[in-house]
Amino acid sequence: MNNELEFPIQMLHSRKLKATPTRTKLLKEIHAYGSAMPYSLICRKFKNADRVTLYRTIEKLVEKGLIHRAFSNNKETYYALCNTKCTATTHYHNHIHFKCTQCKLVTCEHLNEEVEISLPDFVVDKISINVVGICKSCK
Amino acid sequence: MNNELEFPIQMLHSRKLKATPTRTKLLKEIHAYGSAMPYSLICRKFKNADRVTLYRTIEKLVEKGLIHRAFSNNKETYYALCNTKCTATTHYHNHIHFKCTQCKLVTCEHLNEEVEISLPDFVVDKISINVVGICKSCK
DNA sequence: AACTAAATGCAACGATGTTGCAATAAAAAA
DNA sequence: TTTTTTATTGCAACATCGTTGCATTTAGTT
Ligand SMILES: [Mn+2]
Ligand SMILES: [Mn+2]
Ligand SMILES: [Zn+2]
Ligand SMILES: [Zn+2]
Repeated sequence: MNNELEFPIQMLHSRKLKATPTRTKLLKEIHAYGSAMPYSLICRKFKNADRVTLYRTIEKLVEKGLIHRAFSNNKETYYALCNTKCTATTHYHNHIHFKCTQCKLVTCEHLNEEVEISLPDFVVDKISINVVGICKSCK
Repeated sequence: MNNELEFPIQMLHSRKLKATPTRTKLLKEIHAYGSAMPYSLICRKFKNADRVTLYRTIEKLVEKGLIHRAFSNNKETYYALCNTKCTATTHYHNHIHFKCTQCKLVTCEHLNEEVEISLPDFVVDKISINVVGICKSCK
């Protein structure tokens, strides 16, 4: 495992991004949070930083495959760390996003089997699955 | 089938909603559009109406099970008519939302089989599936 | 035609998205 | 280490959307 203080810097450099304070802090905060982090909470953690900088930071890290939008209703967007399979050119997510109605947490849940969507005569490029229910811990 | 001019009024009355011009027009426009209608296009069709009225109209029709949010990325939300199974108390959607990268249309696609999501120890209440790809017509 | 409950229009505020540009800081080169 | 290069930041400014309160208007009812 990487040193707690070093891993964000390494992640950023691996995508040819400068390891600026806002970027490293964002990666650390999401990692520390444990599940997908709601945008409003991210904002609270970055009260001091400029709103535009945060906006561009998120955009850039999504673009480079370091974080992804884990869930997005009309109220709030959640962000989670990408797995190591994601690259600067392609996100690779074969997991679903689960929102628990009890603890309100959004988590990335990896399935054992691939989900099959049979849509004859359609070309399927990306599938995104959101599930709402009660999580393992809250049940 | 209902008379083209009458069906929105009947739909509204069936949910104990007043058949106001904005409401009937919204239902007609979405119906005429054929696929899920992007919010920006809805706005263009309602240039004259007040923004707040449109907001409350959409909210109310969603709440009463006459329309539903068919797709929602961070850029745009799409609205589609509900099927007849939806009631004033519960939406019942066992279909997926397909966004075509060619024609950009968002459609509600009904599947033959139910989609199975195996999440041991989780309670699954709602499943929402969004697929991006190329639609039947564009292929 | 009159009544009543509901819907609308307007004002107003907050959150978020988005761009341009000058100042600044990180990484690379010397 | 110092300099240079290039990417990032902060700020201003504008747009869109969500949301509420309240007075006015209107749809459906009597
Ligand atoms: Mn995820
Ligand atoms: Mn639909
Ligand atoms: Zn939970
Ligand atoms: Zn198409």
